[in-house]
Amino acid sequence: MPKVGMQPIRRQQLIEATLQAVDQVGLGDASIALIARLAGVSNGIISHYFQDKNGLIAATMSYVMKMLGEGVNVRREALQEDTPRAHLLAIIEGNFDASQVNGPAMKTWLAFWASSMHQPSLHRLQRINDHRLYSNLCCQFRRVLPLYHARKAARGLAALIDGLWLRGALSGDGFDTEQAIRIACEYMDLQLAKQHNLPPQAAEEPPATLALKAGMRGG
Amino acid sequence: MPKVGMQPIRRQQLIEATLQAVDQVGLGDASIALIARLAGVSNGIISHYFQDKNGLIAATMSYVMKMLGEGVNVRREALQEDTPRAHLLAIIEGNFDASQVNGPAMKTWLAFWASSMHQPSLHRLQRINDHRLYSNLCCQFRRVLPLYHARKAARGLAALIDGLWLRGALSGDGFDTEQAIRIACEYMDLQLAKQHNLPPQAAEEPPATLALKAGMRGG
Amino acid sequence: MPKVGMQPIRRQQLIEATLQAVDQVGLGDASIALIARLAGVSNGIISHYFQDKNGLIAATMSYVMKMLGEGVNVRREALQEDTPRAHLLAIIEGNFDASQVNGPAMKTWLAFWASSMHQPSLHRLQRINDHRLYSNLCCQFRRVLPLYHARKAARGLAALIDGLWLRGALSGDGFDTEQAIRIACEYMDLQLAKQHNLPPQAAEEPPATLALKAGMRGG
Amino acid sequence: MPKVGMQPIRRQQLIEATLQAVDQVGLGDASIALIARLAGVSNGIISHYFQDKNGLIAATMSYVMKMLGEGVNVRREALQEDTPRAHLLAIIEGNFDASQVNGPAMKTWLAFWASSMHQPSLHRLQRINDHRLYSNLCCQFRRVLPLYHARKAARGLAALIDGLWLRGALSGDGFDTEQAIRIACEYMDLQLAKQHNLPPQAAEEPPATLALKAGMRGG
DNA sequence: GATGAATGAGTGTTCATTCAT
DNA sequence: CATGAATGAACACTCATTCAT
Repeated sequence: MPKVGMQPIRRQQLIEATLQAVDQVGLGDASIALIARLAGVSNGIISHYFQDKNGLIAATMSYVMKMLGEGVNVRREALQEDTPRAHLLAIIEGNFDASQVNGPAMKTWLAFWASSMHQPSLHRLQRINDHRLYSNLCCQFRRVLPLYHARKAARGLAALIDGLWLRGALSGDGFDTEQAIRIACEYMDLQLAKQHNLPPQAAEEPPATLALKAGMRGG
Repeated sequence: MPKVGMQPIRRQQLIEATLQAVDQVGLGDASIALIARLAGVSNGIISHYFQDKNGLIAATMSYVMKMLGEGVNVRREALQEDTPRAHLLAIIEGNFDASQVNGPAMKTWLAFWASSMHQPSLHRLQRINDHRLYSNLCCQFRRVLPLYHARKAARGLAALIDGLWLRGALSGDGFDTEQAIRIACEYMDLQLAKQHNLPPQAAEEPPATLALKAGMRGG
Repeated sequence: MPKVGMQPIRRQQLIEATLQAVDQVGLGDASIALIARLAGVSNGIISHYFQDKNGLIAATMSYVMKMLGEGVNVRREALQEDTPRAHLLAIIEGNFDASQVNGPAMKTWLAFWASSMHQPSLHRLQRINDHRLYSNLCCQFRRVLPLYHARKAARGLAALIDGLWLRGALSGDGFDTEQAIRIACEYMDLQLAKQHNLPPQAAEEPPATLALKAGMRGG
Repeated sequence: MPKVGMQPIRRQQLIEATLQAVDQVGLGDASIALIARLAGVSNGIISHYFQDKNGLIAATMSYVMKMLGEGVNVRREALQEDTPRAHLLAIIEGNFDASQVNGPAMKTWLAFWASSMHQPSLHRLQRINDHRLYSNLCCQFRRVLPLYHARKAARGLAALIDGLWLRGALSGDGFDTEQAIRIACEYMDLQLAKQHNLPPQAAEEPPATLALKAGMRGG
């Protein structure tokens, strides 16, 4: 039993116990005592490696987000072709990776979202993650669509991915990953198809009235 | 101070205080004492009108869901024309009604979803609500699309609506209702447009392989 | 068992239990649980009547200070003659009243002083009390002595009273009240005797150099 | 980094860190972890040099008391004349030495007194210190006063010194050392002046009745 | 000699719930 | 109907101490 250099081991151990606890009883009832018991360590060790319970939860959230990012990146780096469609598909599939559609992850995400409405530190994490998805999508759409349409397509696809994930998570049945991916892909293809339909002169700018309204919120 | 017929008044008073408390501190920290204080009544009275805290929360959730249903129904009943598009638009707009995009409602929905993963009674409420949106959308799509495509369109639009709402709620900035509606409408129109593109003979059935897979999860 | 109007009864009950607990184990080890047990009530009741442990302790300190004030005032109101010496004697005797030289009071005072160095609310209480003794003494000396000498006499007698009390409390043996009073009285009489010895012209002002230095600290 | 002969260095390092911790947060909140951090060493080392926390605290108290003793002795050894008044003055000034009127020392003394009421080992230390002051004073007064009066003078001056120190420490403002010394000196001189006023035959014995009472408590 | 990982009992506090009034 | 007094278990967190390295 090593007595030095335990920090990374214990941290991971405790993060996984937290996911397990959230899966079993929810974030609200995931007490320090339960998490410690699941990790097979004493209560006090948590404040030794994380400042307090919030620290542990934030670390757990960061870990789940890191898993999501990796699920996407692994797929993108393995791509044979560098087309926007291939990248978008990788992003979609990464969002429905096995690491994201299991019980602990789904319950943790939902609890995270609810908590982020009241905890500034979690809210910041959440915004970074939200923006990452949008930004990745927008970047790929931008390669074939004018800015305004790329933004709208990215916003729509990000929302569709999150919505499909949300409804899948809440359904309580097994998550039908394939169906979700199929619906998201269809949306992606419908948006990509616009590159052939848009009139060249209107391509860079939205219709005036819409542009104004959208512009008010930075659209 | 009337001593009879107080029940509906007090119940509504307490439900609104609960929404206020959740808005202020989150569901986890919305204690009986805080809710009672916000409602201007004593602690003990809550168990008099609701069995316990869970009863109050379930009633609050039902109330928010009822508001959502009314937001949709009012719009549908006011329709001038009975086209599927008009109904779908009413459903979309109802989901972004003012009653659903304010702080208390958004925070309550998020907390509701997180809790529903662990509380069977809330999970039941949640499934009914989810199914209602899907069912309403599917019913309208079905008037112009074959069953398989109607289902997919309904699933997609339901997810898109929820996803747009979710991302709007989590953003922390003001909710850009118009943009959300615009994106959802575009999706609706793209789906409705299929009625002219589908080959007549394939209309009622999806390709065999997909049908099988989808059917396995009750598609 | 009355269920309303318990506040003053419970508060007094808890204050006395606090004194008892401090007497038994010291302020540092006087836990909420011990105090509640000594009072014969539940742990939770303390936060119902006092905001928290600090609230209870502050209330206890106020109570001990009030007792001291009353011990002095009762004696002063019972005086047959209105001479400065009679008042000063009453103040001295009041400070060695039975309510101040018992175990619980002595231990509470000592703990109070130590805590007041780090808790602003207790420090404020402490300063009020300290100033009251000085002020009462100074007021009486002032009737027969010029200002400067009255102030010095008051400062000296206040310190002597506190010092006699302190050394008595710390001795661990029984408190020799009579001896303490005798020593304080002698000091009082030596100071009062100055009224016949002071040269008339120097009476109102101290020697210049001393006045300057003393004045720098508000002397 | 030497590995031998560290004991006195480490002990002094830890004692000074303890004084610093007590100054910052009070004895009650001066945890081992804080003291170790202030000393720049690890938690575990404290039990290596002191048996436990009590050992460290007792050593710290002894150190402060030693400083007081040295503050007095240095002054007495530097005296030009061997008169009682010179010695008494040195004792008074030593008690208001810079080593005794700074924040760490004042807070430590107050905490020490409070703790000594409940910890026999500290109580013993405290009694030794108290007796030393009395004994030193009494010894000098005895050179010019009969026993009974010397004792009373010593008791009074000891109490006045402690009381002046106490009120200065508690005031929270800067400690007006000069004023305290002036008041104590005046008392000393008033007592010394008795050597010329006492009737020779009554010099060695107090009045009978008082002697009896005082004797009962070891007067 | 020195570290810091690990423990687990103990702390103040919160809270849903009950119930006499 | 309505109050608020009272409970006691549960909570996050602290901390002195131990001990393998």
